[in-house]
Amino acid sequence: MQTLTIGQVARAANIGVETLRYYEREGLLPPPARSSNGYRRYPLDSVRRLGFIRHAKSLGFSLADIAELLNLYTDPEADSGAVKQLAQARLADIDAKIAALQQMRSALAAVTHQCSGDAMSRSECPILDALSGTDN
Amino acid sequence: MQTLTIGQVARAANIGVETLRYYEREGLLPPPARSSNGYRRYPLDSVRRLGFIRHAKSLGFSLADIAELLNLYTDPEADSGAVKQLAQARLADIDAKIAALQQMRSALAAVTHQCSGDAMSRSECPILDALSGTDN
DNA sequence: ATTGACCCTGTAGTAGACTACAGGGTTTAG
DNA sequence: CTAAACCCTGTAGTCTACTACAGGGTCAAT
Repeated sequence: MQTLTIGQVARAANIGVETLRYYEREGLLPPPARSSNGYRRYPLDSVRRLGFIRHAKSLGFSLADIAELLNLYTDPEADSGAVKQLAQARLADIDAKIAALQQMRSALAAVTHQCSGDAMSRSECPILDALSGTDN
Repeated sequence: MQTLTIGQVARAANIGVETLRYYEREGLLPPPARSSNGYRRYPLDSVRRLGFIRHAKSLGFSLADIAELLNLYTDPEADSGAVKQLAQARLADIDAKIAALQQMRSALAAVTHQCSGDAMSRSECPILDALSGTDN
């Protein structure tokens, strides 16, 4: 089975070598096999896993959240019921984020059109209105 | 004009007093007027502004991003053209975030349905597929 | 055989976003 | 009039997520 060194994975996933070792310590990457000289030998799909991590991070998930999400799908020990519950909680989080972003989006779009070049009335600020709603 | 003390604002916005002073140092809140004893006197709409900050933070925006967003609407010095450009860049960011969240959402939903209680094939993992796509 | 580009472990430093004192003044209820 | 509950400034500590050494071994090419 073909494997990659840490440097090859780092380049492929556009992530630093030190960050990879950090992710391993933090449980986001399973400890890879080692070759006789002690070098880490990563399976090819590590790059895909790192792609997921990078995307999820950019969406505001913490590394702890991401570890949990990844474990939903890779941990064969996980109880299906609990997995399903967790997945559904995450779904709700994601829906809330999408809704908030859409509110923000339409507020920004509105202002982009309103501020056509002349000073608009700052007192009626759509972005504050759009997102200062009741608690989340 | 009615004003609020820092403690009243903190309670209303569900944010710590120390955090409010921190936000002021970081430029997210304009320095409020002071009463004769040196206490900060916040205008009523500070609570709304803080609501916006809290929401934007939960969507993965950094404090620097949020300060910039707020200045789009409250800085009368801002050049309209630059404002519009910045707003449009932010719009694009937001659209990208929404799209990524929607991919993640459908992947999670798919798995929630697939994992109906029996062990599924881990090798065909929809969530990794959904989000390990090409770079952002 | 040695140089340069890798790899290893372990520890320390950084940036962002708080959070917690220390040390001191003010207001208000009893 | 004094104790609790506020407010002030300033500095230091915490947590997350890296990022950067130090000190040393490995490998491929010249």
